[in-house]
Amino acid sequence: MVGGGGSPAVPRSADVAQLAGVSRKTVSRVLNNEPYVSDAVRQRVLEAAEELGYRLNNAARALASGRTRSIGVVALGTAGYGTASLLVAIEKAVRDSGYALRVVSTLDGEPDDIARAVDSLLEQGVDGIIVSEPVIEGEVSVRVDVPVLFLGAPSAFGGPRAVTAGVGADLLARAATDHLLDLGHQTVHHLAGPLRWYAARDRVEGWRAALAARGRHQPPLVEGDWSADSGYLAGRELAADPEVTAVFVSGDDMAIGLIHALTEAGRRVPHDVSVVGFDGNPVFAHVTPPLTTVRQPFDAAAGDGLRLLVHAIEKPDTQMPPASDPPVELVVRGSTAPPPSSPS
Amino acid sequence: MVGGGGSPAVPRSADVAQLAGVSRKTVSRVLNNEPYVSDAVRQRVLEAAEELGYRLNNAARALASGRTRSIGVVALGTAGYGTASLLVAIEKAVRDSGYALRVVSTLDGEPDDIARAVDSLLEQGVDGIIVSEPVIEGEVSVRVDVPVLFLGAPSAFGGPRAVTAGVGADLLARAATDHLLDLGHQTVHHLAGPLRWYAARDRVEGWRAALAARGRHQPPLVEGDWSADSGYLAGRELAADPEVTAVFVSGDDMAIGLIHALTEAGRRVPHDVSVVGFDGNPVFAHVTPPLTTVRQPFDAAAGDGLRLLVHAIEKPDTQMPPASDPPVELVVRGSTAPPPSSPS
DNA sequence: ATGAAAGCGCTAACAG
DNA sequence: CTGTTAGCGCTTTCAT
Repeated sequence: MVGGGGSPAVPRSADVAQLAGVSRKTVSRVLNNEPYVSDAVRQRVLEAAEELGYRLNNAARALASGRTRSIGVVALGTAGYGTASLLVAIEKAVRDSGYALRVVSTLDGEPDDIARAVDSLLEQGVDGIIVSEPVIEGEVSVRVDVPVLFLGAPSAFGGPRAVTAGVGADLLARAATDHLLDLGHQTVHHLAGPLRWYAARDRVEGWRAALAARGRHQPPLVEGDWSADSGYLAGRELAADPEVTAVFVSGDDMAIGLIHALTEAGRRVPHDVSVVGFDGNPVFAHVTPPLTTVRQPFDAAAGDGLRLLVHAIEKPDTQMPPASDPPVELVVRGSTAPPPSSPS
Repeated sequence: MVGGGGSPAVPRSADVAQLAGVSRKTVSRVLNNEPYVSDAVRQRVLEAAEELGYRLNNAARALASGRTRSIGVVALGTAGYGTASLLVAIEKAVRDSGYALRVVSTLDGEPDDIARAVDSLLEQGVDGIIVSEPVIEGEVSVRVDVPVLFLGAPSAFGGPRAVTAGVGADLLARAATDHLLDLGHQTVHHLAGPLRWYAARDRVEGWRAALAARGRHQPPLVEGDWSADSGYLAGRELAADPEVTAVFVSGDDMAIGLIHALTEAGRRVPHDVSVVGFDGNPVFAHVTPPLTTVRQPFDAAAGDGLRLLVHAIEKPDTQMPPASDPPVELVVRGSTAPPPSSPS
């Protein structure tokens, strides 16, 4: 048989090496941006790769190096503005760090689901894992040998390779509550998310702290499920209580439902009752009344968290970089006002 | 030295084979659910794997088999309800098909961005690619050797391995427009999304078709950018035109902005002007007026598309399964009514 | 129904 | 600065 003539098979690094007149290892060095390669050779290799339309085979690379250069994220299988924004922010942060992203979502964020998801991620091969907004119950029991970042929750793994970052939800919740208090309200009610969620609990903490700091009465809290419908249901109850003049709601959608119920019951917002949401979905600037809310710093949280995670992956034995305080951004629109009968 | 004593390293398939008293190949057969393994052996292997906490190494598997068992998706780097819902639906469909998901997002869905994203997916190694809601301009120029599914758009690759599935946006748009026409409106205006998007164009088509079918006048269309703010801007223009009595809007958020502007200009919705949105975000059942909209069948679209893609991956040379017509679901709420001066 | 040998495409460790 | 050798952990032939 003459030569190896045939259809142009997918090029390998050996083909590039041959075309450039160097060894395979040198090709590898160039492609990995390693030092100790003369610029001339580097150039030549790059051109050869380009000419052949060469594409590195990541599976082979991963097998040989033991690193996949990818990060897995366990996300929630729901499409709310908050979770979606977080996922988008994570994707960007991961890509900016030079890693690829693998996603598994869980229906509900329960420990069992999370364990399954983490397991599947580990099997696929990831250098690090992000668990986004898990719920609170129980410990996750899987053997993990890579660093895990818990976004918006304390670590549930206990392992030494777990890191945490958050959106500073407690601070944000506190700012929201303070805003209402500053307006003159005697106290502030709270419509929380499902308390099995860390995210919901954090916000409860912030709300409590704001009230406690001024020695105010802490009304019993009401619990929703993040949906506007659940906000509406909660609103019907709250509307019946004349004591209620201000409500801090743990999510924009729930806040919209709540306002609906309040309005329907004849309690005007913000004239009779003030409402603050949580998330910062820009569409609610256009409803009546425009929703006052607090913007979640998704990008900052994802970016910070990822810095920590990448650090844990790449320099396991050195000091963690300090976490920066996430920015607190209160968006005051039209759903908040002083209480109806301000004693002046 | 006695034995190989040391720390319990990560178990490999050879360890499982040894513990089960079989060959590595048999372990492989069991793990891949291949036939020709006696139930007894199968059982023994499974137990051994369990006992050792064995986890398959996907990089090695991919390298040896040439298949990664993963699908890559090129998503939009925006967090709207629509795109986020689609991504969630895709994730579920992919997982249900037994594949893993790798995500790359593009800021804007431009062909260049898409090309870059596809390239990075190919480098990571994927068996198939989903391009979610791309924009319309230009062809994507990358050499792809795996099937590509265009979700909500005709193929931009031209290759024989490209498949398409959609949400049937034209049908949905037509249903929305028909609803308005049925109510008695002489014609229906349309606030479209950015026309560079296939999704926006499809809906324009549906709107046009509905109008044409009844021989109605086609007003000039207005273009937004999916945001509520852009809907608001468009609404200020439309409000000035007394001819406008019904508007079909290409997205719920824009519809909310539009209603805001209309209301502000003294044109009541739905009394003076009827508005239909697009997406089906449930939160807008709780605003005033509750938004009439058409629900996008994200799950059906993702499921159908994935069936096609998986078919193209696994049985390249056989007939494609037929695409089912996506369900049309009009959600009539309070933002639509008969025109103000119905000649009775 | 099971096993032995070979090799996927790359990087690691060591030479030079 | 560059090349050589070995081997990552699995699946693929092909035997048996």
